Amino acid sequence: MPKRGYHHGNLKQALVEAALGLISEKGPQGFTLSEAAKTAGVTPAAVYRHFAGREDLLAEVAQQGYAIFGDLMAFAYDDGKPSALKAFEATGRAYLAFARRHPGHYMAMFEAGLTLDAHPDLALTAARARAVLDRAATALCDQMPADRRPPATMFSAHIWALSHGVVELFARGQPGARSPFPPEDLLEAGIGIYLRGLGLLSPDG
Amino acid sequence: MPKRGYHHGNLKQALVEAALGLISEKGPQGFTLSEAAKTAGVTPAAVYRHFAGREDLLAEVAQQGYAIFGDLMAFAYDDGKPSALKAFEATGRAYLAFARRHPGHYMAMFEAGLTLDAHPDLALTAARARAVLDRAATALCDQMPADRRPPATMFSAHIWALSHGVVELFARGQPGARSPFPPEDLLEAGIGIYLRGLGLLSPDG
DNA sequence: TGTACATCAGTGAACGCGCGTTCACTGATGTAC
DNA sequence: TGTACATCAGTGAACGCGCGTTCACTGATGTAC
Repeated sequence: MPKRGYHHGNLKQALVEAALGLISEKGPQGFTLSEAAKTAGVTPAAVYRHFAGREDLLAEVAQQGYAIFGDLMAFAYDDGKPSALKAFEATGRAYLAFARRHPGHYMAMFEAGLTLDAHPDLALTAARARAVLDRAATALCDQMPADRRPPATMFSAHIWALSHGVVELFARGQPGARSPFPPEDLLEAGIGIYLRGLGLLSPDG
Repeated sequence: MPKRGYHHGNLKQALVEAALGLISEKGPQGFTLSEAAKTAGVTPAAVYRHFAGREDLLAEVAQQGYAIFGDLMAFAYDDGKPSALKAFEATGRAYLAFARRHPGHYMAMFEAGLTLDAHPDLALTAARARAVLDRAATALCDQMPADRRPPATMFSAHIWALSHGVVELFARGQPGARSPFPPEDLLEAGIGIYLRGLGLLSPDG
């Protein structure tokens, strides 16, 4: 336990974590600066020692999310080992795992409506995370005959969109809109069919 | 122009349309009952003559959205003409067209966090719209050899997730996160690759 | 056609609330000597 | 080691605001006779 008292010790990170909890409970729009402060055991005004305001705190949450996300994807990709294909499939699974384990981060990143233009640091971290996906897609593209190879960025955009769609529509606790399949299976099957369509998996695979 | 005066004439629909505009401008969370009332030229209290409250108005917007959505999809599907495959692809395009042309409806339906359980009428209309997609998927599945046929609901879930992902990630005016491809092309190419993976398109198609 | 009346859609004022943000302040902490 | 002092993280009160919702009301509309 960090030292306590008049000075908090690590209020900045405590606020980020309070925000994470609130966002995952009530969504990025339901999160309020005042409640995050209260959760961290501090006056709302104290927040302004560490952040420019509500949106700045939200952007910090998103940025930390992109950092974790990028690391997770890079770890899953593992420099293309044991094969470009296996490594690619691993990143797909990592995407969903991230959304599941870090719902607050995920919502701040994709559902808070933050404009990347207004937060250069955030934009940088986000770009770095996306680069991992692009690298994985490029490595796979290189294995395809040049004449029927889609652009790698389109490739990764498809996988990203499919993953994001599965998360938003089927991996949330939305009562009344339950998925007939576990999201993990749904995504894995979808990626499998897609890769088969690109000739990267045998028709029987 | 409908008659004006002390009695509005068609306030209920006017409020829905005001809400639509506000939602597409500021998102489903930025929409307020008071502003919708003001936009419709009416006191906030007047809203309660037609809706139980803020959420009820939002649910009405979503329900009208699902109704339009269902009709649009059914029209695009056109009872499977000229072929199950062509009709299926048409519904994919219709999905994106709906999101583009009816952003307020789309956001109310998918981004407002309404629980279908709490709004039975909404749940019914939503189910009817989804049934169109399921029907299109089932018709396509019937053309596949039984031993490698995925469940039709998984099939439609994949297409729905891909479409939704493309809309959310690439078809919004999110500055700084622009798509390298037109969303329509991205979705059409993605669906093409997916159908090829199912053996429903020739490898050269 | 004219009058009396019931209906009910919208008014306008008021409410309590929580929000983000500001400000002068206080007092714990860490450093210089 | 002890003292004086600068720093600055957090306090607490206050602000103006717009929100959703309520209430008694008013007066335009439509119907019965």
